[in-house]
Amino acid sequence: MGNYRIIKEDGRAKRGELTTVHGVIQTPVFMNVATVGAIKGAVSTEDLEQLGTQVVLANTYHLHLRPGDDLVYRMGGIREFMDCRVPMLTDSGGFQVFSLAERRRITEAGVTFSAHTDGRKIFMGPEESIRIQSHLASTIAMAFDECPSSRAERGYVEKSVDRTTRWLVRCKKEMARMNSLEETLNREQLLFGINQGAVFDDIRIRHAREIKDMDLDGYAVGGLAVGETHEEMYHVLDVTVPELPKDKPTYLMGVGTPENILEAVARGVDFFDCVYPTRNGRHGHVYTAHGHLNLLNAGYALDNRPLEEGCGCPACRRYSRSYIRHLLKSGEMLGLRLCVMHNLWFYNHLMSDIRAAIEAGHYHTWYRERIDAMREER
RNA sequence: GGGUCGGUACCGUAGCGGCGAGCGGAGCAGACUGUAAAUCUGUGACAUGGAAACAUCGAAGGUUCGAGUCCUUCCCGGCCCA
Repeated sequence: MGNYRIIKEDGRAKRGELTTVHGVIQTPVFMNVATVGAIKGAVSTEDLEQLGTQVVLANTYHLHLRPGDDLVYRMGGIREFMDCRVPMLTDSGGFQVFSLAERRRITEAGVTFSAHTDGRKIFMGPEESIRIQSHLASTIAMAFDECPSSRAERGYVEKSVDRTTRWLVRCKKEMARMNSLEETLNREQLLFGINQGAVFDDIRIRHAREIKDMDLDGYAVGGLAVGETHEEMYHVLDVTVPELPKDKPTYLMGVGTPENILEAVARGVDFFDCVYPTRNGRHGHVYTAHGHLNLLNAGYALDNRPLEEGCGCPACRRYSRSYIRHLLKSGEMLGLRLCVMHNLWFYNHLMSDIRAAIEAGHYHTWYRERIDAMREER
């Protein structure tokens, strides 16, 4: 299973599809982030069906803490639990090694966290992460890695990347074991490996070469958009993506802005995810083809237009900027919900536009125009 | 008319002799990239200012080295009694 095929290439940009037990994913794709098994902003899986969502992402660490992967397993897996009818990807908890840096200790065996919820000690290594993800029964599991800070020193990054490689070997072995068990809910769970190396070209390339022949179902580039400049990030993609297997999907983790995505697709990336549309939506930051709006700004108080002219999302079909601004100002949950739904619609439809442009064979001129349009003053 | 409590930024308040006035909220702006985030950060007593006290605390006097803080009178408001 995990059959990825390229439908069309346009320069380095790829239009592909990944066939999974839970459905076919058209790439490039933006995965909608539901860390704890919920799209923050009161958006349901039923809502997602109207927003063009193809893949939903959830998090191993968060679901292990609450409600616990045993519970999710007994409820039939995370997709069944959420009644999510599209494929799901679970992140491994590797990002929490970065984001919860003050609350964890790393050893060769794995990482000990003091849980952000109640402070209890949690140990998670490659085997634990994969076992949890197997219990969650996501479509795609991510390898357990360390995401080092982009400001980490070279010496540290080298050691960290080597450990991530050793962890990847253990992840793969544990995944094979779990997939062979009778009681495993999804015995066709896919495993994506993760490339690291911060902004050091040679480390990125060396690591990519070490993992490319491990026959994983996909390859992610991790450790980007964690403080480095956009130029550095694009450069890392320029040197790293060509080193990864072309016949497997490439996933740029945690990225990013619409512009980041357009640039990364041009460099051969297939999968994306980011908290921006959801988190920023909750904060009144709304995306449009002509740049973003900060809806909290006073200028929208009497603006009778929809968030974006011509948008078909549930928010734009009926409501004005003025009304949604009022909802946000009043602390009404509906305001957050409408902004989040608009942003997810925007991202999901950006991706289908990207796919169409690649199919049409004019991606590289088209995407620059899209970026220019977003930079216009609104 | 008598008594009593109170008048501090747009609103609500702290303050009880060293305050060129604290805190909430609102307002205005910014930040967020594999979500410890419906969060967080700026911004407010006229502004600029050489630097030291040129009028911020209902108003005016007074006491004091020094007053939003104590005293007197007045103005305004709430409540109680006539």
